[in-house]
Order: sequence, then C-alpha cells, then structure tokens
Amino acid sequence: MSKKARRPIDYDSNSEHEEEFYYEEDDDDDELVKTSSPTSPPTLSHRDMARPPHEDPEYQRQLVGNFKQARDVNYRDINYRDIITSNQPHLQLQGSTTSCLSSSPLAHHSYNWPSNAAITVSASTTSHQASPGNGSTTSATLSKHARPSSRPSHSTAPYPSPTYVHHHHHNYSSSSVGSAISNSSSSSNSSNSNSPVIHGNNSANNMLQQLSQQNVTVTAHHNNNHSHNHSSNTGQLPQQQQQQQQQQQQQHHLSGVTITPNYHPPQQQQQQQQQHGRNHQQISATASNTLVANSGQQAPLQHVAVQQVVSAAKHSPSSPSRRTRGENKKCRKVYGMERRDQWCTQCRWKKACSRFGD
DNA sequence: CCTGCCGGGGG
DNA sequence: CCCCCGGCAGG
Ligand SMILES: [Zn+2]
Repeated sequence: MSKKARRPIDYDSNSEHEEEFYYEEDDDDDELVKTSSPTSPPTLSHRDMARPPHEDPEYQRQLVGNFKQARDVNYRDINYRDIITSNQPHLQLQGSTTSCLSSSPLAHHSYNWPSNAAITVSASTTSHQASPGNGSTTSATLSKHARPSSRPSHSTAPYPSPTYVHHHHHNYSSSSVGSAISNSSSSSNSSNSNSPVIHGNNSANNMLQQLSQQNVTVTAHHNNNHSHNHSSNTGQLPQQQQQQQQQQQQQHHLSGVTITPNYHPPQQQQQQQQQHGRNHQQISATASNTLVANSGQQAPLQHVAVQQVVSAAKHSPSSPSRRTRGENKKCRKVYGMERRDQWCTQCRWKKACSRFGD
C-alpha cells in the first residue's frame, strides 16, 4: 500500500533481498536548474539553488558517511559527486572534503557506483565567472527543444554524465590529485527541426519501388542457372518479380556486376525482418530492394533517376522524430536491470531518460 | 547480442 | 494521470 515494491515479476534477481535498503529514493528525476523563485533577488552569493535537503550533496555525504560507519553491507554505496558543467569544456576538479559551493546554476550531481566500499567525494568547480549584470533569473527562455513529445525534463542544459568515472585511487597522504573526468559534453544543439514536410518519403519510396520494377530487367548474363534459393520473404510482389529478383541476386552473386546500393531511408514499412536463427542471409528482399545490376548499357537515365530519388529520400543523418542517441549512459546502463528501482521514472517506463538526458 | 526510446495499451 | 512493454533504430 504505502510503498509497493514495484516489479511484478522478480525478474531474475538471485539476490535474496536488496533494494529497499536506502531510506529514500530521492529521485531527482526531472527538473534541473529551472528558475528560482519568482522573486529571487539577484544575489550571487547563494550557494545552491533552492534544493531540497535530500538533494544537497553535503547532506548526502553526511548520510553516506553515517551509513558507512554503521558498517552495513555495501549493497549500494553511492558516490555522489558534484559536477558543474559550463558551456565550455572547462572543468576543474579538486578533491576536497569540505563544502562544495557552486555559483553556477548549472550545478548537478550524478550518482555513481564505486562498486567498492570506498566512497569518493569530489567537489568540482568551474572557473566560470558570473556576468556583472547577472541578477535576472533567466533560464526559462532557453528551454526549447524541438521535441514534439513533451519531455518531462524541462531543460537543455547538459546533464551530468556518469559515463565511466574510473576512480579508485587511494589517496592516502597528500598526494597529487590525479583525477580526470572524461567529460566530453559537447552541447551539439542541432536544431534540425525541419518543417513538417517529411512525408515526401513515402512517395519517394513508392517511386523507388516502381522504378525498381522497371529497372529490374537486367541484362541477363549468360550464366548457369543454379536454382537453389529458399527465400521466405513476404510474398507481396508478383511471382514474376520474385523470380526476377532472384535472378538478379544470382547474377550479382556469380558475376561481379555493378550494383547500386539503393539504401532506402529508415521507413517503417509493413514488414518485419526478424530472424530467429543466426542466419545472416544477404537476402533482405523487400519490394523496394533495388539492385541495378547491369553492365552499363541499359538506360542510364533510370540510373540517374533512381539515384536522385534515393538522394532525396535519404534525408540528413538526423532522422526526424527520432532523437539521436545521447552520449552519456542512461539509468539503465548505469544501474543495470537488477537495480531497476533506481532508474529514473522515465527510464523505468522506457521513455527518454530524465536524469541523464542529453 | 545491448541500449535507448517512441508509441500504444491497461488501470 | 501512472505504469508497463512491444518493437525498432542504432551501435
Ligand atoms: Zn533515466
């Protein structure tokens, strides 16, 4: 009732009982820097934004320390670290055990799993001076990702990246700090939000199909007919076509013909290509699978046409309506399936991650 | 294989 | 709304 242990099925967790050991979940989840209070004075000596206590790194540290003192199992040692990522790849890190105050509203922290009992707390500061006339709490003006889907995370700021933070060096005495963060946060904000005119694809594809049909008549090379193909494709096209296709393939298999890799755009056709076995057949067989194989003597015009079409259909690498994969690992990878409860809500629902969004 | 996420479905 | 999962794109 109060806190149902999500997870209808216990998945495959052999571990008898883990989870539910952390007093709280403190799912920072979405929300990031967002604007401060509406009437927040232009103070710049404030340490952090109005962050809930459980989000305060210091606070956390304390707790963690206690935890450790209590000598409990290391089921989940949390490694809290504060990372401030400014727009520039400027990043200074200095290990210290004291307060970590930040003057940048872009302060975040990410959680890590040291795997060992060694808790590492590092405070990092960026040499990012504030603007003289800072004051105004701007922020709400830059949240504008061309994402039709209303993502819970309202912010474009670079998220912390838990991407591999190898840190297990015992800093016994005062030794030189040798921490390095592989932080390659390149805020590539490619706002390629084209106009909602991307349906041309379909027609293009169609055209392609037709073209292929016509073009499918390849100059038959005198070759031996080696009938031996077991194709279980979707019988959608006329037999003739199939036959021809097969012929084609044979040709292209037997003789070194020039084939034009007609790469059709990632369009969800009405077909599946799920293969159960591990057969890596080269035959993908689709209606739009065009292989123009000829010795170069048959209608070059069509060739061109096809190419053009393909070109047109092959929109820029950034496919529309499909967000490019982020750079940093998401909850799933960071915590793993076993720790699914630690994922951010979005991740749990297989939605765009809100904690380590990119 | 695996990861990340859209779209769709159930409560 | 909250929650989950099929399926797919992209390594
Ligand atoms: Zn997440």
